[in-house]
Amino acid sequence: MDTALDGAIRVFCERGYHATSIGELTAAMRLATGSVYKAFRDKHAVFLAAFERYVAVRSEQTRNAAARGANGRERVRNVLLSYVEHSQGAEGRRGCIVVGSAVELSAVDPVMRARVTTQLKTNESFIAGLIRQGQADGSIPDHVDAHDTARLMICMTQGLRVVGKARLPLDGERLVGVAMRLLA
Amino acid sequence: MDTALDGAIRVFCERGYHATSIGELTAAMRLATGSVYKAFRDKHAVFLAAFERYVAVRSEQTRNAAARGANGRERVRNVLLSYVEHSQGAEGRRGCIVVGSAVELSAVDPVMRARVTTQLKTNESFIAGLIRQGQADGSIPDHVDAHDTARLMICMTQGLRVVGKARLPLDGERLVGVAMRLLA
DNA sequence: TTTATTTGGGAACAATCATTCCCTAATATA
DNA sequence: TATATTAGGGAATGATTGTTCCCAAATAAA
Repeated sequence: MDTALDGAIRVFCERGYHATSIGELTAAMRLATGSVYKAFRDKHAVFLAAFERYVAVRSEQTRNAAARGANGRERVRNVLLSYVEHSQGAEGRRGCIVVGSAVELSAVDPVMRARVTTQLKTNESFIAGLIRQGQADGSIPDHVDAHDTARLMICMTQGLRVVGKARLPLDGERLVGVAMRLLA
Repeated sequence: MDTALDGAIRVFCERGYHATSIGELTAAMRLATGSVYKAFRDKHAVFLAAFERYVAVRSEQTRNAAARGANGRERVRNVLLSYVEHSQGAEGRRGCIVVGSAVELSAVDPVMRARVTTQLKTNESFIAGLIRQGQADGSIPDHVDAHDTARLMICMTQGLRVVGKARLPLDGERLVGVAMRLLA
């Protein structure tokens, strides 16, 4: 099941929801049409399942990146660096299903819009928490506003996925180096 | 022609390329099917024309916002504020056709991908120029890297459109206040 | 006024879409 | 072993897609 969903994630990220036909979807999932419709109610249900698996996998990757930091400041830095890396190269060209859903579906699909906003808020809270950790351990000055800075960083990360999908080269060290000035 | 394209822009921004049927497109343009196909070769040509008009209109708005600043620093600030405003409310929910094209089409449509990258680079150069103006007039310190900071700001602005489309509230003064720390 | 030429409109078209139906093979149950 | 039950596959289906074709009205040219 997870391997089939990974195929769905791949094609949905790359082509989006509407441009992905059932034929392309079943090919990516290595299943026949009937098998997909036996496991899922319709195309939308496949997309939702792929979205949830994508979010789960990426969340764990981000949390792992954060955990490799010695203090709050380093954890924020690692999270941002991780985002730049994932926004580059083959994975960057493939794209992020959260960004894709926000752009392609949030105007017409209330279900997906709710998932997107939930995920954005979750990520924002995670970063805000890391900033507060840094303020507690002394690695981030107290005058930094955790909430506003986290929201701006979420904009940065989502924008990274847009720019990465357009295949502009991204230098992680340089970009994150600049971004860390927000925590000075 | 421009009023018809404005209708096309509205519906393409909101629903994207693939989810917009010819019926919805002609309704938004207030033209019949045959009339649209008399003026444009196909749907893709309508999209391209809408994209180019959108970019022209938005570029002028951004340049006007910049012109209202007294020095480089204020011009950057005004541009960022303008982006936040346009990412909010009804226009924010409608979305940006550049972001939409990057996310929905850049993987499968080389023509649109080229337009997107060109526009991103143009915007980046514009901001980098404003930063250099600020360094020349003394409103921005010299140690700021114009190129890297501009690229990060482009990520921010593109991300603002993603977050705004997902309908998260954006406080311009607060967000831009934080972002201006990049020029400290 | 009469005749071209353009502009706008909508029905008809083939292709593609998501979905359903039914068949086969494999596994589990009795 | 015989029988349900499940999992997987692919052809058939109806709806929707983008596109073309042809008609009517209006404007320009004669």
